[in-house]
Amino acid sequence: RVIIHIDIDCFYAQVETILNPSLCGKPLGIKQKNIVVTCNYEARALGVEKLMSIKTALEKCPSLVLANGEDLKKYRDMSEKIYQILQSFSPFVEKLGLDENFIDISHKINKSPEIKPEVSGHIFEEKNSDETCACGCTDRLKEGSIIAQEMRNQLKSELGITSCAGIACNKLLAKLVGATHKPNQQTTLFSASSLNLMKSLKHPRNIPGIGSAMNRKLEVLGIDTIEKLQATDLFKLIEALGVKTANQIQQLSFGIDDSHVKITDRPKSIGAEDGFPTIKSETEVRKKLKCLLDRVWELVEKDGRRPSQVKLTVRKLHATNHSVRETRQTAIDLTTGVPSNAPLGPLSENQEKKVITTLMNLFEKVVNCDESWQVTLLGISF
DNA sequence: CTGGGGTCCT
DNA sequence: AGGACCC
Repeated sequence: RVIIHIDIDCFYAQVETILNPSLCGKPLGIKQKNIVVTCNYEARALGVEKLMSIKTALEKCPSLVLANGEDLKKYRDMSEKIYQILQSFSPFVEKLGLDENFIDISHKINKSPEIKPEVSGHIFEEKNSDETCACGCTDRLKEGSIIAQEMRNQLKSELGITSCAGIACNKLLAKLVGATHKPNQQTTLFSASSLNLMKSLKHPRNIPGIGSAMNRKLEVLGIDTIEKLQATDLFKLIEALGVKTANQIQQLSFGIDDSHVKITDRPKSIGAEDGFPTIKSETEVRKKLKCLLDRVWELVEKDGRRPSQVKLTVRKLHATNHSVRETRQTAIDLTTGVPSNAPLGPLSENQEKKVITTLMNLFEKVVNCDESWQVTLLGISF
């Protein structure tokens, strides 16, 4: 296969700069509540990092300009435009978050090219890449790099967006190799260098698919390098992680990933949430939920499907000083009084009342009404 | 007060 | 319903 991974450079910051060009060249951070969730390269050069607190960021970089990124609408809109452009190259596009996409272009690769393609962009380990693989993948990946370049050129010319691309024979390797030259560059991995790319990650946590929980389990086993993960006896790994996960992550450690590019169709859930210092009364909860419902219903309406389930998320300030999230979900019927095929419109007053009532019932399952409680986040999802 | 979203598996 | 993972 030939898989391209496209990753937009500091996505939120680019969107903000496109919407407000006067930000261009200034150190820019995108703020959500108390956090700088991402920032542009000017800010990074001055010491600002992703997920840093606003306080620390401003200490490091007093000239930092902040844009509020709590409402994701602008980013969703740009993400959709990016997706549409990529789809014009191949139907096999999988979105990961708002700013990453995998594209499978295997079917677009010329089976017997008369002209040997050249590579566009970087090659991972250029020095020892002169071998051509007997299976023909080297030339296919070269062609892939040309297509990736065309994708990135189009994102730049039509949207003004710069991006990075990785080109490789599977999703794992495409994503990893694309991150080796940033920003606004692309890198191709020829398969002979796969193991070297994996080893260059150093730590198992750097493999997508190995998160913090699995990383802790691996550390208990004394596995703290990619090479140890590769060399660990599979039965030992199965004991700790179960057969499926053990096999999967050991394969990943060798750069093997058979997962396919899963076409992203309409979302399975649509939600909105909001965090805040603290809420202690049901009146305040009801008010917050109404506000959230307005926000989420905008998205539901645009989607067009009538929700059949609603989920409430609550983050409580626990006695132990650290917060806990709980969810409650139930069926909801929003068809009464309207033909079930009628297009979804704005929430009627009856519907709003019904949803809020349902959510408050769910809320009472989460909080113990007798005891005092503090809620620091509410979320609604359909 | 470590965002505001999502997906899939158990 | 929760927990893992991703951004």
